[in-house]
Parts: sequence; C-alpha cells; structure tokens
Amino acid sequence: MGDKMNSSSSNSCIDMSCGEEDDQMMNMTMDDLRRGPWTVEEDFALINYIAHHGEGRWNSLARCAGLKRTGKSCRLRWLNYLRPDVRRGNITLEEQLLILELHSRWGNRWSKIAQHLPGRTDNEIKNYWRTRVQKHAKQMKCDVNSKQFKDTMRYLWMPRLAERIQAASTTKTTTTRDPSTLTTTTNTLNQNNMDHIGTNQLVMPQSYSEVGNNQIKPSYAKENSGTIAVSPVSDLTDCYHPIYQTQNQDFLVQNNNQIGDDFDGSLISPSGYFNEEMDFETMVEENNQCLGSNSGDFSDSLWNVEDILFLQQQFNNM
DNA sequence: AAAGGACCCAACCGCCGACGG
DNA sequence: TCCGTCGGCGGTTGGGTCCTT
Repeated sequence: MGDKMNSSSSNSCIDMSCGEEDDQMMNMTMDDLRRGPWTVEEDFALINYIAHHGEGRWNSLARCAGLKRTGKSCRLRWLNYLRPDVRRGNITLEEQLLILELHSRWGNRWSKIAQHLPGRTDNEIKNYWRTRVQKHAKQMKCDVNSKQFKDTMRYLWMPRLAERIQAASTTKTTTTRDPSTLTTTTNTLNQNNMDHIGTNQLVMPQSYSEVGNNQIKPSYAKENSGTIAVSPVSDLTDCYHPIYQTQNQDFLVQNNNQIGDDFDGSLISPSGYFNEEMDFETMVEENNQCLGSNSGDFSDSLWNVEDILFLQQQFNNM
C-alpha cells in the first residue's frame, strides 16, 4: 500500500486549492455522494491528499480531496485500509490470545482492544470475533456472553492457545534454529521467565503478566505445580483432545482459589459453574462435538523473543 | 461443473460525547 | 444553555469468495 504514495503519483495528485474545490463541492447533495466499494482512483486521491495535508477534518478533507464521499467514509477507508501501518493477513496465535484476554476484560471495546494490537483495526478485531468466536458460541448453542461460553473460552481455548504458542516456540527453538547459535538474550529471557514461574508454567502469559503498572495476570496461567501438556494443534477451532482433558481438569481444581481475581464477577468461580450447571467433562464433550469438524486456518506463527518483547511493549503501554 | 450454503470482510448506519459558536 | 458539527465507536449488512454436495 505504501508504494501507492511514490513520487510517480504526483502527476495525478489531487492537490488543487481547497477553496476552489470547496466551491465545486459546495452544491453537492446527498445524491451526489458515492457509496460502496472504493475505487483505485478514490484511494489514490485520499492517500495523496493525506500525504500532503495530513489527517483530520474529514468532511472538509473529503471535499478538498475531490472525493464524493462523506468524511466518515474517508476516515474509515483510511483508518481501516489505506493507512500505511495497517497490518493485514491472518490473526496470529499471539494476537488471538491477546484478543480473547482483552475481550474478557473489556468486552466489546474493539477500539480499546485494537490499541494493543498494533496495525490491527477495531473493525478487523470485531470481524474476527464475530466470525471466529461467536461462531463457536452459536455452535455450542449458547450466548457468546453466557457464563458457559466464557468459561469454555477461558479454561479451554485460552490455555490451549497458550500451549500452542509455547509448543510453536519450542518447535522453533529446536527445529528452526541451530542451538549453538541461540543468543544469550534468548536464553536469558526465557530463563528469567521460567525462574519466575517454575518449570510448569506457561512462558507466554508470564512474559506479559508482570510488565508495566497495569499488571495482567491471565487467570488461565497455571500457577501451581503440575504439568501442562503442550498440544501441537490446539487453538480455537481444533477439536479438544481427550488426552488434555484430565490435565485441564487438574488445572481447574488446583487453581480454584486463584482464578478470577483479575476479572469481573461474571467470569469467576468455575467450580461453582461446573458443579451446578454442567460438569467439565460434559462441557468438553459438547465442545468436541461442536468444534470437531472445523479446521483452523490460523497462521502458525511462532513464539519467539521478538514476540515476547512485542507483548511486553504492548502491556507496557496499557 | 454447477448450485447452494457458509464464511469473510469492507463499508455503512445510528448513536453518542466532545467541542465550539 | 442550546444547537450544530465532527469524530469515534459498536452493530449490522451486502456482496464477493470459498467450500461442500
């Protein structure tokens, strides 16, 4: 997208004086306004105008740029699509986990969530939530805001995502990197994390849980002794593998007194929920049925030092 | 190969708060 | 204080693409 703004574009740059353009646009009625998909020419005009004059004042910007669009439309097009730092492509595992984590804290505050995923727009995150997450709530025949679904997300999917991230990290470390060339930084950072959390804890959540003033301690992070199996294929859309069932169950039992400290009341007390409304195995079974046929298309991005630092940076900014 | 359904995402809509006159 | 404008946000939708049968 950035190469649209190269110097060769200057010939077609719409850079006439705003006053002159205002005169032309002043009599424009609502009927004259274009709607629907943006054309290349419109994109070009918007990019060029912003490159020369900057953002803001979207209504006058639309007029001055010669665009027969509302200011809102221009703003949306720029923020969600044309901005050079917009990041496109699949939502990574780390981003998925962040979205789930942040959504559990803030709900549908998409713009707020998007602030912590650089390059991702609120629209993109919202779409991700609706197409990927809400779909599963629908399949589970429960409301996305229900306790059942939130618990499933929190005690099944999020740990599995974290596991998968860790598994990917391990895979990357052992298969894509020559151990002899691993930097001291890598080892030191991971070792620091592991020292803090013991050998059984997930590296990723801990890596951002103690950063900054606004500490985030993901409640799904295993904090007591025990073993968390690393699932090579766990994510939101995978079938829950029975081998991990008892381990997650242990996780629930062991962490019963610690879960929910950092979340709103709607998410607390898994034991109460599972005992009173549905036992964990039943929920897992239903989850299996619901998710079994889906194949994930998430990218297999790997969890590495850069990712850890990235997340640390994000949570520093919170 | 074609039809129908499911999925995805860009774009629009309506509402609300901030701000200035 | 009221009113109009603007920007921002979350919810919704239309249509293109992909997948399944």
